[in-house]
Amino acid sequence: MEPAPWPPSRTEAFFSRSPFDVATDLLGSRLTGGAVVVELTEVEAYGGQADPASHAYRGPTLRTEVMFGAGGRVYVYFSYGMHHCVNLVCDEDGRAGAVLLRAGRVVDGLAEARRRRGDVADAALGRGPGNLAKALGATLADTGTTVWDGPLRWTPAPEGPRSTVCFGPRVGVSRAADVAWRCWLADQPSVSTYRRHPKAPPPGG
DNA sequence: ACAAGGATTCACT
DNA sequence: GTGAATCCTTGTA
Repeated sequence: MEPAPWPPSRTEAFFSRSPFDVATDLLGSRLTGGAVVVELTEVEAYGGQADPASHAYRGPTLRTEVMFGAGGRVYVYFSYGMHHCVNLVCDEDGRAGAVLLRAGRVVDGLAEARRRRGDVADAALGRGPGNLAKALGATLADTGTTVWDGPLRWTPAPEGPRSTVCFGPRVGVSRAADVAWRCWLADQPSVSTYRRHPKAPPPGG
């Protein structure tokens, strides 16, 4: 049974908490982009000016301004000259924070997702942040829109038991690589395989 | 292990 | 204003 969307005020309250808390609670919830609906299976929390791996680390800029606003907004950035990555802004207005959406399982709109992504296995359609953004059809223009009236709509997780939540280091970051702010659902084939940043210092040292 | 690839940001002038 | 390093990645080797 598809859960009804929450009203904007409740949705904004959900996202106006710490990125770590929001990240954990996002697992199993859903994001809709056009005809494509994905269940989020892997996310990473990013802090503000105290998190060296966050885009907001050096304070607000033209690009990262949205991260300092109220929760429930979309932040899309363009990475490595070819990929888009979708974040959902967290924490209270004035404090930077976001959750990077790293992977999701396509639960509806399979044909549309494949049209965007090409002919790949179902589990690979939304595996990895760049691929997930592509499957959702997210673009830079989505930045600043809300998840209750924008092109990307969020709905809470369905009732009932959820897979075990696992925690581990974030992917692809060269600084603060060993903070366990990545979380994912166990036994989900859509979860990306871990790749440490090439320039990240060795673990534990 | 590495290249493709474009925007952002910083260190300079 | 200009040049260079960096980057929340992916697919192929």
